[in-house]
Amino acid sequence: MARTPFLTPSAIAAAALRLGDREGADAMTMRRIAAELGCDPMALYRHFADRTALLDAVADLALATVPAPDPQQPWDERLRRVADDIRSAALAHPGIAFHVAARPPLGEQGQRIAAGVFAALAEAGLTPGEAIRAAQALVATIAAGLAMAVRAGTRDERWHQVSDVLGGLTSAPTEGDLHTVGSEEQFGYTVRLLVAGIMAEAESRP
Amino acid sequence: MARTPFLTPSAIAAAALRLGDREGADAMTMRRIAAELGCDPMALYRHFADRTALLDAVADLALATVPAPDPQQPWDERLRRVADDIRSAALAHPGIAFHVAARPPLGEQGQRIAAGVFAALAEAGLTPGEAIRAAQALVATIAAGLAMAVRAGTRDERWHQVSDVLGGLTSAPTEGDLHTVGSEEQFGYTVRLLVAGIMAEAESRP
DNA sequence: ATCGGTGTGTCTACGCCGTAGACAGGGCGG
DNA sequence: CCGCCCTGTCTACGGCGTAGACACACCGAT
Repeated sequence: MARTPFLTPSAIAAAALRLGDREGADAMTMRRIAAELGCDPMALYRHFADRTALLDAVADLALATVPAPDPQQPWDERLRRVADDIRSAALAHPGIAFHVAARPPLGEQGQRIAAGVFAALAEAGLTPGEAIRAAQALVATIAAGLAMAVRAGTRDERWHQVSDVLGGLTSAPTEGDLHTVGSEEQFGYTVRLLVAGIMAEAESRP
Repeated sequence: MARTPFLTPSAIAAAALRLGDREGADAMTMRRIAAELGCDPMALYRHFADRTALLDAVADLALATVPAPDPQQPWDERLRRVADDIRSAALAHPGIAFHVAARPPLGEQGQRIAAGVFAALAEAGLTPGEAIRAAQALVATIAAGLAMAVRAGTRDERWHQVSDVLGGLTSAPTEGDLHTVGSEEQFGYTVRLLVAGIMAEAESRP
């Protein structure tokens, strides 16, 4: 039809994000995304190699609101902060959060964030090799927390049973100790454990 | 046809596991699993509510080889050990490893393992509430490590780029510092960080 | 002014998928 | 011996990702 393109990668990603926000992750099919844009499904393939590549772009778009870390903050605070920010950004778009958790952060935003994490770890005194490992550990933790939050947030009641099963192992669990699977608090606890481990590693040497 | 069932949940799970081992995760469709058993796809629905329930059973089956922790070992060694064992068991069946990583460990084997982890954390001196959180943190970490290993292990070369991107942030990374995404070593490092964090938490109080 | 190439969106079609619902036939309790 | 119910089968539906051929509009070179 037209030579002047009315479809662009970013317009497609934005439409897909909108659709996912409105109707959930399952709605983000090539056909429905195309319908959202009022075009043919196959038109999307002119701009993305396949569905996965399209979702990668959507995931990166969702990370655009993650702020740059404040260099004034101490490195450990920055790490905890960026973990929270990534989590918040992803959960603000539940439709794509699972994909954010499942794919490597290779987009523009992902690299920007990775650089900030790496800088904080370097400041902590880790060697480059250690920093790479620690950064991956953080990414893995954030991804896992996201995946759990997304799944527990949807109607997957099996995840709620985890609390019950774990609670069954202890004698007198308080109500507040349970039903924390995928919660903000559980996530924060895990990140704190990890940062404490990083701190221990950093302090174990001059 | 027959009243005496020649299909049982465990036989189905075993066949599906075999198929997944041989032909990969994508091969574990209802139709292909049924073909592996020589029966109709719909027959599987007499024994499992849906495909997810079937895969849950396969995942639990894959965890059957995880040994019970040795009570002689100190608690921190036990934690590291069980994390390694879960990882090994899951990666021995790459076809289902992703599903192991993505679903809560609610099966027979999962509960058995969770009990061992919980006991170790209690021995560390954590309160039940802390132990629940720490156990979930460990599960999340194992799951994330598995997911990365599975994805990096298949032909998803984007994951290899992660090393390059992270490596690009440091000045002089040695060869050994890179290409560790999803690796055994990266996983061990993450678990050690986490256990160090747990240890710090346990020691911060009497 | 024209004309061919190229970039862009469309159409049709293929082979999968999960699974709903009706059907069939053998085993066991009465 | 009857009848129920359990197990496995069959057919069919709506959806999916995407390959490949096609149509058209724009652009640069002529």
